Amino acid sequence: MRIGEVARRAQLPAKTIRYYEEAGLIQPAERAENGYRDYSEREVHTLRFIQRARSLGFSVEECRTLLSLYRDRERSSADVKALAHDHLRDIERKITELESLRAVLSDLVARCHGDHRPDCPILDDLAGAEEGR
Amino acid sequence: MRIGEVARRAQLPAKTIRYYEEAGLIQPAERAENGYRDYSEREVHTLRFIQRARSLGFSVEECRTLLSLYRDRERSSADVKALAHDHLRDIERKITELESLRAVLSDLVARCHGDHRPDCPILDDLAGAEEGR
DNA sequence: CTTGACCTTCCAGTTACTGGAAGCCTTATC
DNA sequence: GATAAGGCTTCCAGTAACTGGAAGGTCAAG
Repeated sequence: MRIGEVARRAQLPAKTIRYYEEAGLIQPAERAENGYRDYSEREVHTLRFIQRARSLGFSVEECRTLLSLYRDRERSSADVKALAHDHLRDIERKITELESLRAVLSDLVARCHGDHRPDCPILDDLAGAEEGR
Repeated sequence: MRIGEVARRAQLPAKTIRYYEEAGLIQPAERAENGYRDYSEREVHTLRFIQRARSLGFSVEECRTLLSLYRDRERSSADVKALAHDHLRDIERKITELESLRAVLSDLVARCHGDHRPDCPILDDLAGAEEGR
């Protein structure tokens, strides 16, 4: 199977698959006589695993760890859970941060009349105006 | 005033201030005889403006636009509002995305017993197991 | 005179790709 | 047989916004 089909089936751009190979996330592919990469089902499965993990926001390094845990029959589910839990906490922290940005911004946006005049509470805030807050 | 004090007062690392200069976000600083950058209150104010905008999640490019609007007495507050509103929508989109990740992850984490045994719903999910979902 | 705190420039690294150039392989079509 | 389209190859550069570190100049204190 050539890279195009793998890409389609794993929902990843071919470029990204080559990048993962370069990054050592997957083994260098077999090569056909013409030099083209030649894949089997196994690689499609691995790449789908990675695609799914990436779509859950795990970093490429975390994917590397997840893959090695996946392949390790002696793994403890506790290790997987710890990784996922840390990642979950990261996400929750980001949500909290973004919610606080949203609160400030939506307030500023609401207070800006948004017409042809130059007065603007948003710029006033950025400039450090203390009045009216 | 040297860069260290400006950094402290604008709550930005000195390296970042040099970077903003390099990036054209602020004018190249005056130089003292010894070659050190020499700043006045004006630059502190500008850098605070940038710091505040960055802390609200505006990109450096957006900061550039905000600064030029700030300096433009003929600006329309509508332009500022539009920029902030777009940014707000970006943030809301990100929150939505992260909340959906959080939902999936917290479910997976909850379902993983997290002990010494290898069975793991998290890895099963990544591997594309369809059962139990 | 040396130590330490600042300051300078320049280069490299970070994350995870993505775009593009230049060129080979294969297949279909004229 | 020539050629055009589409897929494949490698390699290089760029993205965002810094950050770390090396090598070295400046200045005040002890």
